[in-house]
Amino acid sequence: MPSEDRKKSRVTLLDVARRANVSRATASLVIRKSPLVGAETRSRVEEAMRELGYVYNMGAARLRAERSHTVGVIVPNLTNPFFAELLGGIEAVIDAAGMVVILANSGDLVDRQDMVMRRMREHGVDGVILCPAAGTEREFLTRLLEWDLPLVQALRHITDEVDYAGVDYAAGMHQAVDYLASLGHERIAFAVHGPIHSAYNERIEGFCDAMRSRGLSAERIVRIPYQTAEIPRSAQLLFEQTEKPTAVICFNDVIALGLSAGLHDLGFKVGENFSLVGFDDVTDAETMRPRLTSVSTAPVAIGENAAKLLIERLEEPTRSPRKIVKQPKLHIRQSCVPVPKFAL
Amino acid sequence: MPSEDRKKSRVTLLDVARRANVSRATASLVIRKSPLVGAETRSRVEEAMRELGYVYNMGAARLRAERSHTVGVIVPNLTNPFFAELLGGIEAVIDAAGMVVILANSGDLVDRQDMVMRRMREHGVDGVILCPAAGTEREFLTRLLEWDLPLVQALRHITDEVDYAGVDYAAGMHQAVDYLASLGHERIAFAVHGPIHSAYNERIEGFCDAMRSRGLSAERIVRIPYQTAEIPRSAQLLFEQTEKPTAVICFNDVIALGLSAGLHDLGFKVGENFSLVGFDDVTDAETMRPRLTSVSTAPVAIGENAAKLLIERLEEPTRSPRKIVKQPKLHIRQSCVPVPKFAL
DNA sequence: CCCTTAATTTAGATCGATCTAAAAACTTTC
DNA sequence: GAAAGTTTTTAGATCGATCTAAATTAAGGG
Repeated sequence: MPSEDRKKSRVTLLDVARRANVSRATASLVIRKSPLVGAETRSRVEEAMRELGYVYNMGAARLRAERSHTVGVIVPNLTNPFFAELLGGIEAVIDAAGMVVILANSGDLVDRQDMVMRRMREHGVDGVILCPAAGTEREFLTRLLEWDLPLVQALRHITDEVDYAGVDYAAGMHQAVDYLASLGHERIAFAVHGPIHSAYNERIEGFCDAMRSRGLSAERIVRIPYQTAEIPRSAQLLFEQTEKPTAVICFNDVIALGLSAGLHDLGFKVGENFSLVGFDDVTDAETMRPRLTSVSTAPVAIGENAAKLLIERLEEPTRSPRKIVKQPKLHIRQSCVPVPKFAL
Repeated sequence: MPSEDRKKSRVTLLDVARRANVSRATASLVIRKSPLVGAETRSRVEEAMRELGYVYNMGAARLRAERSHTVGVIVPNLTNPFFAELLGGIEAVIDAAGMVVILANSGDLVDRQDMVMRRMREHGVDGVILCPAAGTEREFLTRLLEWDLPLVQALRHITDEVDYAGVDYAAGMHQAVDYLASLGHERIAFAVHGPIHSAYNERIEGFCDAMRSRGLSAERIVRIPYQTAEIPRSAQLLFEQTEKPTAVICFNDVIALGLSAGLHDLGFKVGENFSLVGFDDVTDAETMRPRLTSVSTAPVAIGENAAKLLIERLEEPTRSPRKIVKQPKLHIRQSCVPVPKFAL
């Protein structure tokens, strides 16, 4: 039990080297698992490290070498479980690669995003996974590129010049529309909310496209409040038009959950006389009653993809930008029914 | 438009100093907003920084000074929205203090927690907010203390020797029991799941305590599967005893959501002929039907408290450990009804 | 046994900031 | 105008690792 005088100094590589009777340089090689060092020496150094309770000083290493083993992740929001799951996927892969995540929240505000990004640079991150705030300009990303900061955009697509991991939202909307159409629905509403960004537009376009290609009207796009608590009582907005819808597709499951409640309050029975499709397929979809039919976007997998892209980019900084766009999958449960023959 | 030969070198403090015709030391003082430097000189340096597009190198600074402006946060899980909100609260306060969060996921496994903690130390974090994995030993925490690593335990309480931010779970259980008792319920079940840790035990004890002090049986504690998807069909477990309960308190809202669905499947009508109380009061509580009565634990606020505790501790490393224990609040909605006079 | 080649080990400079202690510039005071 | 006291500025050492280039040791060949 060596009770060193731990007054002030931490154990340094030099201490280890002395203890093992080698030079600082050799000790350094051992840490980095270089094959250059002899087996016997290696184990001697390793033991010294153990005896002294040495901890690697990443900060010092980073100063000299270039890598900090640190990755920045910027999300617009943490209370939405969707982003939390995305973050989970990222963290798992980054961690497995021996790196560490520095987290920041942009609040979906470009100014905050600016300052958060600067802080990331100050901390010397090796790269950044960015879920761009609504209104992010293409120049913002290309500038980072010029600064040689490896970058991946996640979920929201700003420019082809930067790696991207996301979902084919348009295809997801097509699946939802196709399914409802197959049940005979023609008057289908689309309930949306939140800040406007690429993922938003892509979904809108996907919806319009799918509807029009079947000769259906894509005009029933209804904007719902962003406050979760207000969603239920906004269900009535769906019925303010002359020709009332028989089904609604939701921008995400948060809306689906809220509208489901609101429709119930209005006397509708979802899954019996009204149909509802969610988007994201979070865990609640299974525990709702009726079980929610939802387009699955698998946020954890997207996070993993984003992290993998970044790691590849770190290894090969100059390769041309890549995209990984996941295909979503419609998860059919109980919230949709065929449109009644002479209904409404 | 100075198109420097940006071949390899980044802009350093020395570059700035030269440009402004001062020494490296002076430039350093300007960055750190020292009052020692003259007004005219200061603005000259600041302009040079702007012109050259200088970014502070935190890593280099940390090596010499002691602070890294970095805080480690270790959570057991990221897919549970509860922890995501906690994290959100932490991030906001840490960010406002000019520091940055390094995130890690222990998966509620002590081995992973060990290695994650080591990584935090390697990265030289100024302090750590730890939500201890189930089974964490008191020695694990005290050892960190000996290493002079400022530490805060969040949500789960292991030892009084370390700062703590959490909720008074026992009081929450009392509120739930009191409320149900006031509606005439006597046979009240408690549905639990998940790994066993202080927050778990505290809730169990709170329940037993509250029940016994009213002369009621506290034996209806039912363990439910941890997989979210399996919760609904485990509702029947509640009724396997001879004297069937008329109400159930849930360990958290995830269970409440699942059981609500399962009870529905069994033909019960929650809020009409059966009562159900949740715990945590996440956003879904409001959008469920019937609206879920739930004990509110406000995870965001707990996160903020934890971060504040850590910041105070950084400023005053030797002060004695403090606790901030939030009082939960029962949020009454629609999922409970008085027990029918001659029911069941 | 010496020479070449390969395998290990090392001294010393270096990364970009901060710190200490002292010098330089500027005021005041007598 | 010199001494004393302030206010600003600075040279040079330093933090703890990595890198380069060279030194040392071991192995193989004739």
